[in-house]
This record gives sequence, C-alpha cells and structure tokens, in this order.
Amino acid sequence: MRAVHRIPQPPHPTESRAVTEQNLPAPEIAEDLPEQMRVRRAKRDRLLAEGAEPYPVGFPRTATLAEIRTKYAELPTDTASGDRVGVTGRVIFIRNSGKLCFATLRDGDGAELQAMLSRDKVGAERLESWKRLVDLGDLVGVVGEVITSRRGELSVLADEWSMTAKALRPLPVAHKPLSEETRVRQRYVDLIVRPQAREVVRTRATVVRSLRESLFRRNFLEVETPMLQLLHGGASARPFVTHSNALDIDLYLRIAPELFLKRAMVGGIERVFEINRNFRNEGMDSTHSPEFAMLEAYQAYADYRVLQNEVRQWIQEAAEAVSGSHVVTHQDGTEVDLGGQWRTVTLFGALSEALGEEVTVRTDMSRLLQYAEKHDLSVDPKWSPGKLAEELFEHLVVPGLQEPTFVCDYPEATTPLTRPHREISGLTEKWDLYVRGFELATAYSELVDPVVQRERLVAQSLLAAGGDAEAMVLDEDFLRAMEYGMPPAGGMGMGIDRLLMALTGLGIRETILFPLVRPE
RNA sequence: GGGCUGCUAGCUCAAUGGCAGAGCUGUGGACUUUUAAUCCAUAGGUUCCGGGUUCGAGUCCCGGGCGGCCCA
Repeated sequence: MRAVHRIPQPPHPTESRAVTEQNLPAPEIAEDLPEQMRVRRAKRDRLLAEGAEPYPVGFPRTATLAEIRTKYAELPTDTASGDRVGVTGRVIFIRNSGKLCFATLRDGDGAELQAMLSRDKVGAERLESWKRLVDLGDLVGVVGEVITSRRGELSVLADEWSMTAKALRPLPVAHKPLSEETRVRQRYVDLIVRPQAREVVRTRATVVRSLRESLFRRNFLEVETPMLQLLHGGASARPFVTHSNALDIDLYLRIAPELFLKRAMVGGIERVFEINRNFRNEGMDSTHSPEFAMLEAYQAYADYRVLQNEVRQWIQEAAEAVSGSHVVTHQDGTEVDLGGQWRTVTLFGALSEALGEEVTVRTDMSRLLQYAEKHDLSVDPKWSPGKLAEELFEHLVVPGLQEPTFVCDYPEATTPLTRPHREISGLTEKWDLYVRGFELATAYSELVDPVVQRERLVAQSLLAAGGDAEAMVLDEDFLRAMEYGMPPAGGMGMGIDRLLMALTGLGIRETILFPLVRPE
C-alpha cells in the first residue's frame, strides 16, 4: 500500500513579515512555559497562519540519506548531478547566512546529509520562511538536486522545503553529554543526540536475531509460555503480584518460564526455547533490572556438557553477528576475544585454588566457617554447608572471572531442580558461565524423576510456607506433567541484557531501551 | 539497608555566607559555500521541595524527593 504523492507546493505567503512575538497570535498555551518553548509554539502557529502544515500527513521521500551518500559517494567537488530527490530528516546543525543557508539533516539510519537553500533557487520568501521557522530539532523535508558544495560536501540544493514535524522542545546541546539520568528517563532525547545510544538498539536487535537463528538452525522451536501465572515457581526469586478481576484471584508475573517449557518437553517438543521477559521483585543495580529478557532452552537427550558446547557457539555466533568476528570491541575501546574453547573449572576446584587448601562438598561446616571469618564474609546462620561454599566462591572467585569461564558442579543444597551428579554424590550437574565478573548463563542436566522432583518441591514449598519469599510453592500440575514422563534433557538460561553487557561493555540500564525508573 | 556524594537558565556547568554567572541554545540584526559557521546586540532563574540559623542562605543546619559511587 503506497500513497501517491505530489511534490508539495507550499503556499506562498502574500507578504513576508518578520515573525516576532509582537505580531504573532497569542499562544493559547500556558504563559509560564520557558521562552524557547513559547517561541517554538509561536512558530507552529505561524506555519498554520501561512497555510502550511506543521505536522503534514507525509512527505514524498524518494531516497534515504544513506542511499544518497552511497550513490553519490564519488561526485566530485562543486558538481551538480542533475538528479532531483526528496529527502527528509531532523535538523541537527543549522548555518544560516543572508542568501544561502545550510542545514545538516539526519534520518532514521543515523546517516547525515547537508541541505542547502539559496535565494536563487527557493526564492526570497521561502528562504526567509526557512530562517524564521526552522529550528534545531525540527523534522523537515527538502526537494532538490543532489550536488556537492565548493567545500566538497554532498548536499541537496533545495527547490522547495517543508516542515514534516515541528519540534516544540529545544534539543539539548549536541556536543556535551546528557546527564546519565536524563539519558535513561528521556531515552528518546538520548537517541536523538547520541549515536551510541542508537547503536545499542541496533546491536541488541542483532544479538536477539542471531540467537533465534542459532536456535532455529539447530531445530529448536520457539514458544511463548504464560507470563501471568497462578503459582510462583521455576527459580528462586521474589515475584510481582497482580490481580485478575475476572477470576478474582491474585496472579504472579513469572520469574522464569522453566516449569512451562518442561511441560512442553513432556508433550514432545524436544527442542524448545523462549526469549521473553521475566520479572523479579528485587533490588535494582548495575547488573539487575526488575524486568529482564531471558533466553531459556531445553534439549531432549542432551545434558549440561552438550549445552556447554552449544551455548558457547550461540554466544560466539552472536559476537560474529555484532562485530564480524569472535573479537568484540567494548564501548571503552577494549577488545575482548570470545573465540575458541573457554576455560572450564569446577566450583570446588576453583574455590580450593582461591583458598589455597582443598575444599570439597564433604568439607564440614566448621572449616567453612573458618574460611568465611578469615575472608570477612558475613554468614547467615540458616545457610547449609553447600550454600556457604557457594557464597565463598562468589565472594572469592567470581570477581576474578573476567574471561569466559564455565563453573561446573554445584552443591545439591542450592540447586533443587537439578539432576544429581552422575559420579560425585552431593553435587549436581549444573554450570554457570561467568564473563567480566558476572553470571551470564546457566545450564543443568535436568532433574526429570517425578518422585525426586516432588520431594524437592515439597521441601521448597515448606520453606515458602515458613516465610521464605523466594522459595517456590508446590505446583501440582507441573508434577502431574512430570509424572507422564519428560525425556532426559539439558536446560539452559541466559540473560539477554547481560549478553549485551558482555558484548558491549555497557551497564544494564544502557542495554535496556526504556528501563524502569523511579517516577520523577 | 549503611557510608560518601550530586541536584543552579532549554542543555552542560561556574559562583569565600554578601548584586546568581559562562558556553551552547533562543531572540533582533549582518553575511551566497558553511561544517559545533562567523560578527554585533540581547533575553532567559520557584538555585529539587519544606523548615531552621543569620542583618543576609545557591552556599550552613534539620527533614523530605530524585540521581550517582562504594559497601552489605
């Protein structure tokens, strides 16, 4: 469906009048607006008074700025191409002089192109109108010939111009960085003035698409499972609670899709994944957002070792999609090589190395407590030895895990939904992948024995009943599904925001387009 | 949750307890090859909010709001 456009012929005002506040119609808007906003509203009124639309229905664009840049890349200095085009863009710089005006336009790709308006071409009145009514930040359309200026700048020399959307608010200074708070609260402004902000949006889209393609190539099916859940489960985290008026019951925003993806596995979807949002009602900091995107995938007849290889490849393929190789460049300029095989350690092996003494899943609580004291780790008396070992690991080892590292074999006590280790009792078949000191992904050999599963979930639900807000409640329907038989499987989860952090070196609020912020 | 710290013009930032300022932006003017154009002139303020101390508070004190950094 494509509208047929004529080149618009903006009406010529019968007289050329200076636009000042004195002779403008009184703005109907509140008088207490800052001067610059009053002026822009007045210019909008003035456009209407001249019979021009400040917000027309469209503009006959014949080429994007990027297309023109490509097509006329070789046009020599001070040359007219003879080709007439219609272009649009936001005015990001403006240089007006008496009879010749320059403006730099930028359009959706981030490509920039100069527009030139000379009195000879557009006429005195249209030039005057341009100078009086066009501000930095306005969206304009220009019809004219593609030329190069005497300085060699590729330009469109206008026969005509028109407003395509008048900006009523002034743009921030383009050459000074916006405060971090404004960047997050008014991302639309950040996107206008900071090319890097636009780049992140594209990078994120590239990464998500790459992940989907990686999984499609391996015959995974993408599904969407409930975000509104009757019961809270699938991970350890505090949920958001909401309410259904129709059912008159409280519902939970999901903290993980796991229990539904496993139901799908029971039903015969042997390779299944979902990329979508999870919600956790917990703290917000530089690596945690209350809503975050996650990839979760399950593969029948695979285990955590198979997934180790798979996940590494998916991430490497994403790196390649972003940067063309396994070496990604962070926004501070450092290069990070995600290629090759990645280091694999065991949790207790890495912990032993950090402590300088052999520690295993059998090491008793009193010795672990000594280590905790020695390293100033405050201990919660409710912790099991396994939990304490994991806390020691996070405290002593994780900050040093800058290169991608798989950490394998976690204590059973901390991983209730994971299959027991096939060789070492007390451990489970789980790995966490760390990069730059944070957890990027995790995977398990899934626990599929419905009897053991029930024992573990009952224990969890007792914790929940005892007041542990992070513990899961008993999901009888999930257990019923498991009793029909789920194939042996490996399962994994990876934070999309964190993958972006790993690939770009950004903080989580920079990787999320519109992160949650406290109300102003 | 604790410690430190910031909030001033549209934006980025100055201002010993003593007239609230600069650059960019805006406005008026000059300029037909500019590139963050240049030149002349000029406007613009609830100093986050509420109390207090003081002859006098952007500045000091107390409380609150919204950020940032570090720690838990």
